[in-house]
Amino acid sequence: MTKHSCHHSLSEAQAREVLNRSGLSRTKAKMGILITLSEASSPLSVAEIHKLLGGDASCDVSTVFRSITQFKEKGIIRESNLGEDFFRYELIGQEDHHHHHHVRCRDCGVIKPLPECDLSAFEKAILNLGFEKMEHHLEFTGICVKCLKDR
Amino acid sequence: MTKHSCHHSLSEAQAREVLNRSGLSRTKAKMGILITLSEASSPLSVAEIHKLLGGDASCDVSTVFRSITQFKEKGIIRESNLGEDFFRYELIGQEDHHHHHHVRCRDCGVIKPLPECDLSAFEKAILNLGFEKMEHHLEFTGICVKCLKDR
DNA sequence: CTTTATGCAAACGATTTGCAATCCT
DNA sequence: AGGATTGCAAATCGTTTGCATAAAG
Repeated sequence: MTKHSCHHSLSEAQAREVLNRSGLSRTKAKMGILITLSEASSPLSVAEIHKLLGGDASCDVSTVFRSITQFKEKGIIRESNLGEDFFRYELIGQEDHHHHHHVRCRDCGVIKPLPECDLSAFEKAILNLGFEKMEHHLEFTGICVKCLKDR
Repeated sequence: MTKHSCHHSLSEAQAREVLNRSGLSRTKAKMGILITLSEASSPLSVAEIHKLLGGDASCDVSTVFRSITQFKEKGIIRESNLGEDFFRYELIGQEDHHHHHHVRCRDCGVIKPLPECDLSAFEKAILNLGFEKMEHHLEFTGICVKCLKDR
């Protein structure tokens, strides 16, 4: 029983439910973005989301940005920086409320999820510095097996 | 004996030496940037470096970018992303060849260095995924004591 | 009907690049 | 001299914003 990245594509009804629960308006764009994110196997950039939004749900990039902003505020998605000059976003499923991070291949760009993190040592050190409401971003890059062969 | 952030301002001679050792040309801009970085107590953005370069060493922003690119290639500086939409750079002193990371206040922007990291668990997990030549970026943000009071 | 969202285009900030002039070795 | 470096301006790229129109509740 593989426990890998168990992302569940959202149905229309589920997407609607997510929006209701967060008090967000149900628009084609938001529905489309949520579903697109739910179907992705790794975090997507705004540009990618925009490109993936087909037909009815297609909208302007600015709308994607605005929607993403709202999703972030509501805690529906998680933002991560994988050493690129833009951010990537992924849905936060109800079962994985825990932080997690990624490895990204610096050659081909594949992105793999990593297991939950334990950074208690750091967090303790930071509390000692007097900081609160901590957040962290931990991202790895490397060269994946496939790209290692091509060298 | 405090062992905190012991950054040593580089003298002209030392800066020149750094450039020689890396096979980089000794120009006013590069000298200035190196010295500016050596005098900073936390990582600087390109814009900040540019602003700090006074008088003789002042140059175009594009030159700062080009120099930074070379410094990165030579491993003279370390790049980090602290949740901002640009990168920050700091000199890698000969005594601190080890990785380290930062906490940044999301309100006022203060940046504090953190002690060296032990991420062996993650690194092991990543090796199991078949990745090599790993690099990682771990950055924290929080609200510092000072800003916590202002709320 | 009143609020919120959207498209479009313009504005922005960070970074890159082409090219002719200039500095370095 | 001859290649590397710079300034300057234009070009990109990601992201944001103003505004008039359209959709949501």
